[in-house]
Amino acid sequence: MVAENPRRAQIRREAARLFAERGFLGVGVDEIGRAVGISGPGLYRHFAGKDAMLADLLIGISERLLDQGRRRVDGADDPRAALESLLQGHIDFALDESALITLHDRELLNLPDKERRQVRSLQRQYVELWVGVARDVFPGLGEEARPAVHAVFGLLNSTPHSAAVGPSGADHPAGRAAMAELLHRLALGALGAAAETGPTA
Amino acid sequence: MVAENPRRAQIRREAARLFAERGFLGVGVDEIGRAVGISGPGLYRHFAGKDAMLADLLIGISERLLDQGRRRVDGADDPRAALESLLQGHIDFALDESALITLHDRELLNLPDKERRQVRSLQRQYVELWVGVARDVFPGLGEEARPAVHAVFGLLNSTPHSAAVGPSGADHPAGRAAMAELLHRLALGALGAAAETGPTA
DNA sequence: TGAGCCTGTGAACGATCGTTAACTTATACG
DNA sequence: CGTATAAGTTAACGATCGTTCACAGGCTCA
Repeated sequence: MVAENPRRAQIRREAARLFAERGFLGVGVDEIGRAVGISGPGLYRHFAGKDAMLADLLIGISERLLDQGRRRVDGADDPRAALESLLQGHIDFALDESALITLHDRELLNLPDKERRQVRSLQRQYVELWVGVARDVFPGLGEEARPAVHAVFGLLNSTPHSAAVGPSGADHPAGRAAMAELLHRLALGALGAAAETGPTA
Repeated sequence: MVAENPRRAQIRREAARLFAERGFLGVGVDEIGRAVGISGPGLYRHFAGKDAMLADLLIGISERLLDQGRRRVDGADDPRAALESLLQGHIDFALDESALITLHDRELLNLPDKERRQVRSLQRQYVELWVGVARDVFPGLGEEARPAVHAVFGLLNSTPHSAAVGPSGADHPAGRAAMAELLHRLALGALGAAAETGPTA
């Protein structure tokens, strides 16, 4: 870690915003350049190409989610606390970095094979982390734990769609804190209901 | 209704599949043509352009969802039955037409202004239909009914992501029926939890 | 001072893409 | 029979896009 190039960070931020707004293929390199104050080809001094920018963003977010999730589970006193912590972490992420969350499951198909496999692997590990914790908290979940966790992700990640995404990300209809609390309750309610009367298969 | 052109229906089907697989901007007209056995420019005998194909798909699905939803609510004996029916209808849609569900909230930004406004209007009416019913069933839901409904849509529409989408759509991990049942329970559990102890604001 | 790197520029390239044009074939019909 | 229409074809167009190239200014440092 050697004091990350600030220009690279700026490009990342603007590219994420533009990709989320109009899609990876809908944004040209000249436009990304203009957003950071340089011209299109100048970006190639900082990234190997447009694909590399998307790969950097998607791998970065996948690693951050997984690392944060592992740290939270390891630091929790019991399964219930682990689930609560996972939830809070993911909700914070969805509310504060909605552009990245959007890209995370919308632009995977635009990645080159190698990087796509890497992101998928990280995503899979993150899901398994949740599945393990969910099974501990809700023993009633059997074979359905994995699809239930996937559905909960869909629920949590839906926030970018439910409000126009402002620059600060703080303009959710009911306020950020209220939205976080609501998502928390929705997710727990869903998992709890999946565990009740579900087949033990 | 004058016996819809079968070639148009074929183009719609293949275009929906390709757009869902690789994105609207990631698919060329030549490829769509090849999928239906003609060549690229031949498509222009059936659609005004590529944009028109996407518009046809998105407007079509939005209208079908809204029409079906209204019919189901009108035909229900009580609010609870209306919610159950809305749920079943949307789940059937998500499971049987996962390609369209994917496009529905992924490719809106690629529509021309006029058509995008039309789809947004239909979507808004569909959401309001759900919000009304959800408020009747769960009086505890106040201001949070709308974001909660949005989140439930995210949950239900997540199914395309949780399994590789087979041609028949019937290859969900736990079987179609089990998946439908699980989604039903998850959605009801989420809404119920949102209504409990939630601010009445 | 001057050599070398870092970061930027504008011009140009090759490829791809949506669309149009000109033309052909087959079918339906008065 | 003759003709209008529907549904294809290939060729070509203009535009856009990602990327490369050749070059220039400025900073560091021996």
